[in-house]
Amino acid sequence: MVKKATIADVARLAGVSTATAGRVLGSYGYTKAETRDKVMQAARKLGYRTNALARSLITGRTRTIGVVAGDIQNPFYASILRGIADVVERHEFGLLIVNSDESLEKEIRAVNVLMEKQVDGLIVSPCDTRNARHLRDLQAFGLPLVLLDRAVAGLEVDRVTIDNIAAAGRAVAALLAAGHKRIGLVGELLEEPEGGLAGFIRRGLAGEVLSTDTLYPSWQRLLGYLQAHRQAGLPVDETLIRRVGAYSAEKAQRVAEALIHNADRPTAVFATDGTMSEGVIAAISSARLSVPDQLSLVCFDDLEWMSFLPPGISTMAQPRLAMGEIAATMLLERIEGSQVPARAQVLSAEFVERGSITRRPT
Amino acid sequence: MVKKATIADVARLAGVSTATAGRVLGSYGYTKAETRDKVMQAARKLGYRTNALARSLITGRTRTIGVVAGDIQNPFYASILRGIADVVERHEFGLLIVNSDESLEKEIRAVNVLMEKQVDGLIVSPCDTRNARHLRDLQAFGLPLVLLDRAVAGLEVDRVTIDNIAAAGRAVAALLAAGHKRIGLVGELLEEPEGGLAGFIRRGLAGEVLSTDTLYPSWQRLLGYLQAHRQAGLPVDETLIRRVGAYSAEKAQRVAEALIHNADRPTAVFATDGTMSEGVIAAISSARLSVPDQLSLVCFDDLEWMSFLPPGISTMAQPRLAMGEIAATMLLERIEGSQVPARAQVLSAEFVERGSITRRPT
DNA sequence: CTGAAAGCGCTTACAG
DNA sequence: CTGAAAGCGCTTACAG
Repeated sequence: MVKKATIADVARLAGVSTATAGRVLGSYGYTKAETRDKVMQAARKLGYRTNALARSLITGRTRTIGVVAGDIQNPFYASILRGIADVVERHEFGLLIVNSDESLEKEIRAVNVLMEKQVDGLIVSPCDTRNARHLRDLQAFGLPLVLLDRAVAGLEVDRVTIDNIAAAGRAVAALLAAGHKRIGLVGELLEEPEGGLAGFIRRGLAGEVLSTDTLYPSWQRLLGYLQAHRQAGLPVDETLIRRVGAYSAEKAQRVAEALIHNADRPTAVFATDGTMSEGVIAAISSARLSVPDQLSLVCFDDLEWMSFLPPGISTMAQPRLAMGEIAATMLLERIEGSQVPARAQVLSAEFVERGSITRRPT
Repeated sequence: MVKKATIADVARLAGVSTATAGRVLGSYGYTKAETRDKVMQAARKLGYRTNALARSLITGRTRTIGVVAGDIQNPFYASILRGIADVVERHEFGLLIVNSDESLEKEIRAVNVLMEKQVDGLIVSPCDTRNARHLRDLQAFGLPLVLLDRAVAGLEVDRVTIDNIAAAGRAVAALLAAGHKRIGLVGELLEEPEGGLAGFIRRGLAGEVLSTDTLYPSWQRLLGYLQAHRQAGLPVDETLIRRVGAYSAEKAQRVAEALIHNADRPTAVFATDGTMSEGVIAAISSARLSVPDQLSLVCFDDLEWMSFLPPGISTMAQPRLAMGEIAATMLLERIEGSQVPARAQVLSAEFVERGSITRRPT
């Protein structure tokens, strides 16, 4: 175990002051080339390495950002994180990652820990779009924050989200255009809005859902489903809309099974995210239904298997990497001092048409 | 933008010394209940938050560990990272994550950055099992290190790996037992050993491959493939062994296509990891081959789709979460001061039999 | 271009 | 149980 060399050690060996050694080793201020050489040589001899902690304590910046994601194991977050990491690494920043498991309590704790570690900024996919005092405090505190995938009511900070309503609308419209009239929906649909699911459906069809901006993504996608029906002039059968209530493929599978084992099952299903899609496809597989002959399917988010699972699953692909890259870029800009008003980057999902929709005889 | 309150501010408001305030706020040393109350109240009023940087500078510990993984977006690493995060969060440690993309240069840079940030320990999946001076230095430096998935020649530190040779042997033996005699292998096989692929196959069959411990996982799995053939008394057709040379599903797909488009294609294929499996299944899908009727398949690593892709893909499941949990636990033990000799945790993969192997007429 | 001194926000002996 | 003082390893005015 070697004792770590400090700037003082290097300075002593090089025969200069710690201030000068610091200037050379930290590449700031002015130094004579000759001095630089002396110091660098001493540093090399001692195996000197910067202690970023001490530097950060003075400069007030750690060159580290924190990310609070739902679950790094989920491909959705994994890709976003990769996008974030790419940008962050390019700027020589560190990346501190914590899982929230969509629990408000964990999220609060995560934000606290990250603040204590003095991150220069935070990217959070908030698990509660209303109760977010810890995030509002951040803003008051002056710590840059970027919201990911979800917005928070009344919190005006940078964010990057997907145009969920429009995207889901297009996905469902594709089904409608193929003649489907009974389209099932399997959605996570956490965070029940006032009036419950039934109330939401009623208001959604009546065009009475306000502040759609701060709705949870799966609720926004349900809204897209409803709007697509309304635009097609088709009624919505509430019993076809199934709520899983958790980010769990297993639970989604059970919900999907109940939906498709039904005698008068829908002719098509819309799964509102990658996890739901896994559950739905598992249900389809265990029921030995053939897609699209016996059941058409449209998913949301493009997972690897969707391309090679015959007949190819049509889906709304979210630009996950870009979401992460943009969030990180925005955050870095704030850290560099940008004062522009809060930006809302709404990215479009792209419909990837493969083979999981069949035309229904009308 | 609120000015951050420091211990000095709290001490002043509470009318005590900074030492006392520090004792209360940092929960160390002795303090009177009454004093505690005064200090806590002052802290609350000022919105005091600990500056972990300052504390770490003194204590010499950051309660943060660093992980260098190949690619956090890859399900293999994503799950391992989740396992690590679970343990680490439970112990109230932070987690700094960097991607190496299996590039030695990036790995070295990552380790450097993490050291400068003064992590208490590192978990690395080394991308080079020989050139690893940066890792040997770590050891000399006294910084706890746990190796993940791969060992490094001559580096005696804790590590957690999979029994790749045995596991691959069992996977291939299952194919052999079903009467297959022409089994293709699609492997990543980076880091060519001396004598190249052909030389390795020859030595592997002759039982002359030494230091199998520090072989790259895909080479170990190839060795398992060879040993299974030897034990079955069957010759190996070298042309059936295909090297991708990169962790890329796209490249694996092209390699697999070349293998199975062949007129006298193998009757079964063994894919040596999750990424290779994706490439192989994509090739099978685009060639419209039916599994297992036209081609049997065994994979390595159990990805979500393998369970619901008909007919269900048989595979060697690696305990990814456990790998991460164990690695983190080992590291935390070292950080707590454990001095036991370096431990090599070799975990078993479990054969998950589904429907992708069919019996060949003998 | 360089050095002496102060200080970032904590914790740690040491004395009382 | 508490306080005064020193110090962790750097950077930052300030003087020269």
